[in-house]
Amino acid sequence: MARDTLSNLTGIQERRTLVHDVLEALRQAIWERQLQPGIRLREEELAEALNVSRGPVREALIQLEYEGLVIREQNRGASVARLEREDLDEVYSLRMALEKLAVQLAVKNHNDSHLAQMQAILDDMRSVLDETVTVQRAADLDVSFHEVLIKSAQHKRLHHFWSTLRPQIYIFLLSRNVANSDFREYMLPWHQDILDAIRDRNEKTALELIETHLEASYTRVLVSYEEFLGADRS
Amino acid sequence: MARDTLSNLTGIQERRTLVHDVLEALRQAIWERQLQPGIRLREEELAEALNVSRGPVREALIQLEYEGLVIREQNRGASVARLEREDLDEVYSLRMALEKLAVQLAVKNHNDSHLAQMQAILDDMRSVLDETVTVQRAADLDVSFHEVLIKSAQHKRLHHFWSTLRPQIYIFLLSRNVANSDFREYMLPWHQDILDAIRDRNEKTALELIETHLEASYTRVLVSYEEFLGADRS
DNA sequence: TCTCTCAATATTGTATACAGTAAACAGAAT
DNA sequence: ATTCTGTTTACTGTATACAATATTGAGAGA
Repeated sequence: MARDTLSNLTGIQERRTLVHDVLEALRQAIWERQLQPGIRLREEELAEALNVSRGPVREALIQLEYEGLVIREQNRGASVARLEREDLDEVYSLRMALEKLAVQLAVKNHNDSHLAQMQAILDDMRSVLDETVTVQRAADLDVSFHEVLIKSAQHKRLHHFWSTLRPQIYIFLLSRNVANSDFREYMLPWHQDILDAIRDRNEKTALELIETHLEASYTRVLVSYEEFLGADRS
Repeated sequence: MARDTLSNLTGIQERRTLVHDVLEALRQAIWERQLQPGIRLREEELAEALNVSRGPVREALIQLEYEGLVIREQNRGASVARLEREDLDEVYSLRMALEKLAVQLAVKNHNDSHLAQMQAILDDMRSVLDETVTVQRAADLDVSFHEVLIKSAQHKRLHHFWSTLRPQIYIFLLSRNVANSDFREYMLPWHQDILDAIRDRNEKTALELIETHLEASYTRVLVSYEEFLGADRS
């Protein structure tokens, strides 16, 4: 497939490979449940559908396996992962361990740019919470705040690990009911408090806050995701 | 390359792909410093040397990038990672976060098989410490104990993350001076104490022990690895 | 009717061939 | 000498073709 050379005129945008494109397409399709859990992902079929060869598709599937969105079996191919309740538990317990470390480091290592980025996201949350919010938008904002938080720890491997978890976190967040009033009520202040504690370099408070926040988040998501799984089976 | 069908007669061994073989060969070569940090890893060159095609080599390089042993750059190929002091810090801080979680879960989720496996490794340590121990042997025993510890947490994603870190941990452990008397003195009791605390389901003690153990391990490795890096530059 | 064997088929694993990119170099212009 | 520019070259990115494997289903035998 020829790369679109004209697109480079429009901006500074990084030159990307087909693997990136395939990855985005597949993640999106899985998030939107066009590709449902359990469905087989035949390399050739995907390659045809996306107008690329099997190579890039294969590499994308390998990456998606790392991200937990796809299961691959020897000589048997790939399929969309079924994320059960235990998977939610695993993702959240790992997330907790990683973000606790992140917060500890962020308190020491953050710079002004990080603080500004986090504040900008909080402002977006504020401006958006008055109107109707889609789950996607809410999940985007939520995830991006935590992404910057992780980055501000300045720990390459930590960031890499967390990024691997991110697509699954996103899936779980998409099951939330954003119309729920206490979601709208807590979303902003929780994150604001965490940011403040980091800005103030108050490690103890920041740690307590991230712990409370993630535990609460887990509890909420658990309810909505189990509902979601139940509805799915009917 | 034709698969060696005879090898399947010898045992129950899992049918493996070429990617596995390439991975093992490359990891080994990096551990043994036949492939030194910074050296370029050309896909075709490796393919020829290992008698396979570029495909499996390419997939192995992707995996090795995940494991932190290799750096890959767009259109510029792969090279053996240079692990500096900061990388040691990152690996150990992440390791600490993961193993603390592992210990907490292991206390609750371990079964008799895990305990037996860990005890067996400790027995190996005991029998070996009297004689002369190679660094490799010491690192193998050390890593395998922690591997079983992680497994006994019964947390798939945690195990997967830790496994990703393992090859790097191994590299750092290979720099230790095993002739050092306090290494020989502490190696066994540390691990024995941790195992005992897990067997007794004493979470608090187990947590304190793993923390102390990993911190001490970090301090030792830091000294030997910096020495090692220094000698390397001269 | 059930189970077993064996071929047919579908799909991944692997190899090879081609296209595109970026570093390296040579020669021209200043 | 030095910087610029075009060309070469060496490699990765991508496509296609072939080999090996696992599943499926049909037919034979019990």
